[in-house]
Amino acid sequence: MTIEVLPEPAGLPDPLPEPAVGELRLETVLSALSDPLRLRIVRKLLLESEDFDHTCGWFGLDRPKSSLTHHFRALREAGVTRQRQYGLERRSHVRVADLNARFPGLLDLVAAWTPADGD
Amino acid sequence: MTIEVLPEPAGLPDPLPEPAVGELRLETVLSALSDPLRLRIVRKLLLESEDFDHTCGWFGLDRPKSSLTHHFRALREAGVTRQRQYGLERRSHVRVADLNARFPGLLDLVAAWTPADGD
DNA sequence: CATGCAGTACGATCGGAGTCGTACAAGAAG
DNA sequence: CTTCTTGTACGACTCCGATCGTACTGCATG
Repeated sequence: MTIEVLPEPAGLPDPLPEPAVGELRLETVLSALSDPLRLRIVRKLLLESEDFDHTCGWFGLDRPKSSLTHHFRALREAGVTRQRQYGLERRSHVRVADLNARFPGLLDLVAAWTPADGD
Repeated sequence: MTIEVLPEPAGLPDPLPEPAVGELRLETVLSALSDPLRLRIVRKLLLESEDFDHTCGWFGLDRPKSSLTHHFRALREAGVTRQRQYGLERRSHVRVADLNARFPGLLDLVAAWTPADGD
């Protein structure tokens, strides 16, 4: 155990590359959210995350790892989630404040969403 | 001129096939709205339609007719717009009440949207 | 160092969506 | 009837995204 440099006030690692708040585009965000699996990811984060970041494994998604990488990157690059590297884990949370500022009401729709059978 | 059967109280033609309110799916609607051209169509209808139905031509979109057919059908089949046949014209309007009932706040986001340069 | 684990990178495949040209259908108007 | 107009139908092309297997990187732990 070594003493670590603290890159942020709370000692968090830097976020992975993501669009700034002003760069968020509605069409890009809607496209990211138009996939049922990603909708499920975001909804679970909104309803059950309890303000923690979570790894891919936490979601219990029955997909190969390479598929999950694809979807989590899609969400991050659209600006829906933020990802940080904690050791060998990459944890995600929804950018609630940013999204509510730019697209008020959108996350409420996601939280209220119910998956179709099979999703 | 023959005496016509009136299919609706106001004497409007029947709507073209579309999903019922209860069949509207968030992921389908978001997918339909994730295209900049369709976002432009819906936004223009919301801001400038003055409660009238409008033909493809009214939008002044610089695309071939077959492309417009494609996008207007995508909007209708997702449940975003309703289309009726008036003679040889096919006019569209946004299903405001249905969408507000199922996805409150969504149309506000579309109305507030601003196209990127080039859209 | 050796092993195990989280996740990425790369590349292949596949299907679906956007784009459009052309031909066609149907109502409107002369 | 002939012509014009609005829009569809069909098909081709292209591109992107979803899916996944395999190989790899990087950290952690014994």
